[in-house]
Amino acid sequence: MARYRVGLETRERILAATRRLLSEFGIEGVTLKAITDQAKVGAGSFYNLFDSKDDAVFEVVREAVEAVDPDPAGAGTDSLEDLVDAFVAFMTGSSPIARIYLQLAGRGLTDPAIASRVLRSHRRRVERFADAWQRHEPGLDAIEAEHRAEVTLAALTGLGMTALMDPGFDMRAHAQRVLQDPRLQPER
Amino acid sequence: MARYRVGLETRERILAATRRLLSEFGIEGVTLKAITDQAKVGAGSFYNLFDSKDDAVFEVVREAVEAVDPDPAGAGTDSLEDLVDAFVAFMTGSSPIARIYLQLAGRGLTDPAIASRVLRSHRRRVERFADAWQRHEPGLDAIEAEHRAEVTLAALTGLGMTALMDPGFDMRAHAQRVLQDPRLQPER
DNA sequence: GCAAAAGTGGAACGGACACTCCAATATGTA
DNA sequence: TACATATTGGAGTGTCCGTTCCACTTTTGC
Repeated sequence: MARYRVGLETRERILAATRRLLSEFGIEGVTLKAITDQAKVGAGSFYNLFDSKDDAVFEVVREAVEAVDPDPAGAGTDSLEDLVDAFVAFMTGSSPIARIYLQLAGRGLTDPAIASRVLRSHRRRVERFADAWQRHEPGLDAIEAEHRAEVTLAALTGLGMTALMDPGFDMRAHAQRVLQDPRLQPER
Repeated sequence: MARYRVGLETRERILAATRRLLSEFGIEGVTLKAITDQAKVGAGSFYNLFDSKDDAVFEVVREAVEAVDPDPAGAGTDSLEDLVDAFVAFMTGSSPIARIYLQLAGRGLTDPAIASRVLRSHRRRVERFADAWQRHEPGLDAIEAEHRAEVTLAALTGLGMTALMDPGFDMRAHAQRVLQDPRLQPER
């Protein structure tokens, strides 16, 4: 969409403004007016570069998720611990955009368009975790690894929600249990 | 608030309408107009009986959560399996209000008023699970039981989210893993 | 340097929606 | 019955917001 240099710059300004607003005020604080004011841009410019307000929001969240990936290249070198750490960092780290991610997931519960976006990224993540499980425990069959991954990730997501609502909640400590928990561990 | 018989009846009609709308259209489908139309009531009547739209929504969700409680009297007789089953039933059962519960939790991530409501009910639930853990494994110390409860519940919440977004997801099967303790089982 | 295309600001539009207000009526009580 | 108070409908209010439209300017490739 953006073809000229100025257009690309404007696009970045808009994304930065959106990111900042999401961080500071949450998803409800992000209105088109807020974005365009913050980015010092007219509404026309916005719609010249984005299809909709949500379009910009999704892009910001996508970038934030990517930023904490321990293995962005997909080299298959990330351990379970790495992945859990990355997830915890994402949820409890300085970027409040984790909230937005979970809220979007919440909207996905009734909005099929959002659900498919969220599910797609969920699937990718489950696969990453399943692979890590297999590296962690060679010989684990694929189905079993995927099931473990699903539960691991579910637990992390649930813990993340609690952590985001309760400032006193120690997500890291609980998350470590997820890997230590005998129920999720190999026998013996 | 309602003092006369007619008032109480109207209140019930409003709650029934809200429940129905939540079930059918999700939280976005519930507008004041929709509620009052469905309940065949004027806006004035609504605000005579409820403080706000959210007030009615919360009440409906609260009742739905209560309805699947395996031990409403709090007699302390519910087993871990009962609790997990109840949670799975709540999430995958016929009442689509589970979605609403999770969505409200999502809103709690940025709205402190909602967060405190959600956290309060979360705490109660964690306690129920912790107690059940202790009954399940006598001699378990209280802190350990609570930590297990926190993780168990987090995993169930996460699985619930996936289940609600992905119709093909078998939540029950995954949820059973959450309780499985390989150390107590001969073989998987 | 010139045109075609991209970029720009911001007024205006259309619609949604929670909530208020109030005059009229129904209800319960003494 | 008489009266205080609860209940009622629904028009009206105020506000917010995403998006469109368009005349004008800037950029870029040639």
